[in-house]
Amino acid sequence: MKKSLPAGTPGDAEPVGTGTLGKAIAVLDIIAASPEPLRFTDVLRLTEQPRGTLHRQISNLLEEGLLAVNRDQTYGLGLRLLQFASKAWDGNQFRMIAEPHIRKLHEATGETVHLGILHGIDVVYLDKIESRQSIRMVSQIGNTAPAWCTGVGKAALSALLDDELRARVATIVFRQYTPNTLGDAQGLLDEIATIRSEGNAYDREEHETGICCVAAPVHSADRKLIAGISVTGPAYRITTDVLQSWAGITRAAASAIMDDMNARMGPRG
Amino acid sequence: MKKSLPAGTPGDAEPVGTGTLGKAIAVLDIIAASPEPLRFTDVLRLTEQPRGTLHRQISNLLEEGLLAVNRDQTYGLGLRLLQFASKAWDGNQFRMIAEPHIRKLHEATGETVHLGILHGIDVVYLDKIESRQSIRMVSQIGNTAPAWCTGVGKAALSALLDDELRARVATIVFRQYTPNTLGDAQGLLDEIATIRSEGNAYDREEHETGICCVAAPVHSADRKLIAGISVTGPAYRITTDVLQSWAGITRAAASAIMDDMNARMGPRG
DNA sequence: GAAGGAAGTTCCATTATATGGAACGCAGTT
DNA sequence: AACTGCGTTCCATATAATGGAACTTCCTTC
Repeated sequence: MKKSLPAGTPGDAEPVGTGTLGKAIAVLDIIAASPEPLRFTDVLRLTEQPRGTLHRQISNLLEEGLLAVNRDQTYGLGLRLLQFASKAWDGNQFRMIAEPHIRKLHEATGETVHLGILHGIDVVYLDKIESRQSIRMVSQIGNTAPAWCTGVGKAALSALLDDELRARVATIVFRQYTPNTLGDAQGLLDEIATIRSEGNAYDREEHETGICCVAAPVHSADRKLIAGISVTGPAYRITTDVLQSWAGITRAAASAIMDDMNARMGPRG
Repeated sequence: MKKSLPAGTPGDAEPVGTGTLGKAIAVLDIIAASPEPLRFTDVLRLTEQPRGTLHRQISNLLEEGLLAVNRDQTYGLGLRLLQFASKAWDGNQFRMIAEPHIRKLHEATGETVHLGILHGIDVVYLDKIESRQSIRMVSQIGNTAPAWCTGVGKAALSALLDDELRARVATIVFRQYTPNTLGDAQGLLDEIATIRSEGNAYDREEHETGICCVAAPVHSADRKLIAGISVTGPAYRITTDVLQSWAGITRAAASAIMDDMNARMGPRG
């Protein structure tokens, strides 16, 4: 039993940012989360911190380029974040290992393929391959979606050990995105049982109407990294049968990724 | 020993990260800058901080998801950075205003169009439109390049007021990327004078052999935002004549962006 | 298989840093 | 002119970061 640094496994909700850094990031979060630009006072209301404190925090964030001033009084996320993200993506070993496999999967199906990592109860999209590349790439990669109503997310959840799974599912606040969205924890757990036995997860227009997909779980040997891949298409064109016909190659691609991980990242990985 | 400097006074170079946040970001920077994964001790050597201190800093960064552990002992940038970047891009007002214009420019020329912002003496690419979208998008957006040997960068520099320009140019460490790369400050200042009078900057294989472009400066009315746009193509196909034939529409697109900024961001912008 | 060393982790008194209440400056409003 | 809302600055105090040293593993060497 070696104690280690708190791994990036956020299953428990942090009270708010702990420590100076945490508080700073909390401010970033608030600004990131807002659909429209916030002025100083808006942020102040949302943080409930003393004015002086917030002002200095924002000052620091500005100095570091993590935050930027749009016009006088409104804040947006800074360029520095783009730079970091660019490098984060470039240097991501997992993504690099997975890429050839999801590319092959795309070539086999002709449809959009996603690679997503489980982060708490959300899925963060790490890569995406589609034919008609219509620019929106950046806004898609790094995007977050609820794990329990997406194919990649449900596949990933199914790779968790039971204790961990239950703990995380318990924190989900269910919400109806479409008529097909799963409504409660039991429904989700049942479906995950099915996914475990079949090896594939499906999204049947549960997150977005008209969009469905077939997915398969990917995880490292030690299950510190939990992810999933999926083949997505429009429901009018991709019938359930077609989706099921891709289940095998999707699982195969997932397996191939895991094999590569074990080979290239060391047996412990 | 360490004296805290009056914060909020732009112009003085930071010794290294100031304040807790700055130090944390400095660690992120070190990890981001490294071409290959670093272990704890590697970072320790690069920061020259006490082990205990660094350990806690990394600890905090991990907790916030800004850093991730690849395998035992090696660190990489965390997923959270991708999430933030995704939102930074989505919410960037400037990018949104510029997008339709650079898209039109792309349609008119059929070549790759870039939008970049000047950040110190670097250009950060904020958008890119190309026909044959070959996936690498994320790694391009957020990318940084030296301003003095790229079209967008030189165009942007030309929009600086003289004092500011000279100050920034003085900090450049010139380096030969290709046989055509400008070699010193005077050469750069001379070229910028030309750019100012003509309204266009050119990159004649100065950063990468075989790649050339024509660019034009973009800036807000108060010059707090300095940027540039460019049309780029392979030298074997895009001759100097062709490039020059695009100078006009490139300038026009830049103007249109500036007009839009003034209209949509308020006259003060 | 014991000794030595290197890498990572924890502890805690000291010190530097962040905090936040209050006061100030500056708009636009009444 | 007085008022109100917003952003900024100041500074004594509280808090969190610091860093030296001790402590674990784990790996290498003899």
